[in-house]
Amino acid sequence: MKKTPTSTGGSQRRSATIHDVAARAGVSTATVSRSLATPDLVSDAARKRVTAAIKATGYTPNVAARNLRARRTMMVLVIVPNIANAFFAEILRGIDDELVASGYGMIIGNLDNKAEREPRYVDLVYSGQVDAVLSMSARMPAANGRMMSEAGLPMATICSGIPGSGLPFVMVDNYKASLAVAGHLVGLGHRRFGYIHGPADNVNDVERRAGFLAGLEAEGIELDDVSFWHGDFYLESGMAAGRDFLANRDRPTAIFATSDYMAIGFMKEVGGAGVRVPEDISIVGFDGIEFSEVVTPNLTTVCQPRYELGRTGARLLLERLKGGTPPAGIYLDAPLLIRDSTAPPRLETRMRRSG
Amino acid sequence: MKKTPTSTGGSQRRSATIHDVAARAGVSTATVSRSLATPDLVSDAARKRVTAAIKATGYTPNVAARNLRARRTMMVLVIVPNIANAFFAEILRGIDDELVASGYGMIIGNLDNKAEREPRYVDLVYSGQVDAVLSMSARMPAANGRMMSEAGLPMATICSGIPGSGLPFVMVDNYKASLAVAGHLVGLGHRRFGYIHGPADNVNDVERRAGFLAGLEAEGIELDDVSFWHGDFYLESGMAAGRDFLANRDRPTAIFATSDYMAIGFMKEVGGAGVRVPEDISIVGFDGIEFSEVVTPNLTTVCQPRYELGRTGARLLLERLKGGTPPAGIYLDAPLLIRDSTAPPRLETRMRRSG
DNA sequence: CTGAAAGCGCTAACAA
DNA sequence: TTGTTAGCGCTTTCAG
Repeated sequence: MKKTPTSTGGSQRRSATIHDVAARAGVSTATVSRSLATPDLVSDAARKRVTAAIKATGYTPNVAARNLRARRTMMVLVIVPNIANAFFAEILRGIDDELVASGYGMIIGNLDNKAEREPRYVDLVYSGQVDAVLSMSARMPAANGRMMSEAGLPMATICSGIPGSGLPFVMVDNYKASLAVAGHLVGLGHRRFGYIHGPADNVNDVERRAGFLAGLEAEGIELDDVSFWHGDFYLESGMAAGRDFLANRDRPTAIFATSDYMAIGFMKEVGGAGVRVPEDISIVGFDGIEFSEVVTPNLTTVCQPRYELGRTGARLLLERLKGGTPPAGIYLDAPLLIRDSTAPPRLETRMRRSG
Repeated sequence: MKKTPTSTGGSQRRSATIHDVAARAGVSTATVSRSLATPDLVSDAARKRVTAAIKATGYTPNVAARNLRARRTMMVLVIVPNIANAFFAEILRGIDDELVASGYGMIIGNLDNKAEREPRYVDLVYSGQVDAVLSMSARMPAANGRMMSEAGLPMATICSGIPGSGLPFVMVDNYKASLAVAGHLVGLGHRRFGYIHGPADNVNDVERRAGFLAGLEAEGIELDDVSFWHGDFYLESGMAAGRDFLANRDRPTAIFATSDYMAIGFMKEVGGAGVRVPEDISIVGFDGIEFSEVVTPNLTTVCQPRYELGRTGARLLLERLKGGTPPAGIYLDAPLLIRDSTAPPRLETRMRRSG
């Protein structure tokens, strides 16, 4: 008499379990399970009765039970530095598309630019709530002295590697792209430059700076003539750079901001003060966000293929999840989109310099 | 001799379970469980030994097991119409902040503007993978004839109610806000208007149109003088409206677009053709996205308090999850931010009309 | 091809 | 305050 599925009289409508289906179909729970997971191993007759019983009962397998038994969750933790940042939105769409296609779901780990948010997601990983991790942060999340990577789950990064982690990554070649920016600006005739930094410890920013300076140097530019501003990739820091720029007498004629947000903020600030872009100052951004094409003038920028970065990153992870051995890293092309915010410097500026 | 925790010789490092901790601390698994869930019910001595054992073993409770037993997952499904839309990003941040503060996680259900994506999330709900649902879609997700709401989970909506669902909601009063838009434009002296629609069946758009027209009518405007364009809330549809506007001889002097994306797209398109904003045409948007303040000229728009919408929606849900009875609906203020894209119509335009 | 049985790791009565 | 026990709902050997 044990395990008779009694219909509890409670008001809480208990949803159908595998036992209900088995009873109704006149088979064992094992057969029900098999009809769902490996239908080939079940006779047509049995399978048909199970299918009917499932329909009649409205049965949906309980995933917690399945997870417990099968030791997988079909969920991926996606770590994003700041979910409100438009740059990441399109990447998330790419990730989601790829994951959904393979039956995986996406749990968002929003760091909100705060390291304090990391422990929660480290725990999430250690407690077995996800099968893998995809991170867009350049830091390896850690808590209580244990790193997320030590949990032994498949893990990959998008948009930046995590230094020393050896994790597979999908990103653009920041150095090379920034080299192209330098080439473009020098080719236009610029000789005095400004560079707006991202966050102090950002590895991508380090690469971009190195590439940009190397590019200038290769063209014979004096690096003493480069001004630097510190930013954090966001609008306001670009505006702050703009204000400082305006306060200066001896201004560069071309600016490279390592994010579109900063470039747009800078442009807005100096534009408001009557400085014309690109006539008075050329500006190049980085990222190629949707709005870089909407602002006036359209922003010349290095376009990161965001949707593809997301998709490819997810694909890398799924390959590992399926037992494959994906490449250690993939670089995607990041073309320099030359639009309307860059032009040759004005003659008088060039004259002043030569004179 | 049953259940002796043997260290499996496999290469797969098995992570510590509650048994390992119990054995090491010399207590039962129940005591370990209690020290974690209800530490007050455990003696200091025992708790201390358990804590030490947890530390020594690096134990993290398996969540699948806990979920199965406790019948909850501490996860909320957040349904978003399109994750790449900047409008939703800030709302997600608000939701996440509130959920995290209560220990809940967020699974993203991205519909990608496609109804085909709904079934997956209906299943997710029925399979017990989440404790509650927060939706930003105006449709009730359904699959195989069963609606998501019928699963019996707490559910709430943000930014728009679901007609006929009776679900608690957090949103702005679209009608009232649009009334204010009409008042603003008529007050400026405009007499001929254009209205750019959102998606055909969008309930919010219906409200906005009704409010806008009612506002015009109240001011004695002939509704025959209102032009309509169909859009879908996105940039390109605003641009399309702009192209059509340019092709017209008899143009309105003021446009109300029911999303900032469309307003900005329209502005960009007509601006590129030499039409000046606001001198030749006034434009009002809706949403108050970050970039409405960055475009030139700054967009006059109805500002939806996105972060607060997210937070409040999540709070509503958490209250229900805690057994409370939250209000059936909450309206948040949506102020009309008057910026630089609206101004009185030019004299000649007004003359032409009177003449 | 099918069923019985043994848990996955945890929590919650119930006794002690 | 603590331990024992009985599962949560499912999958997966192992026999048959």
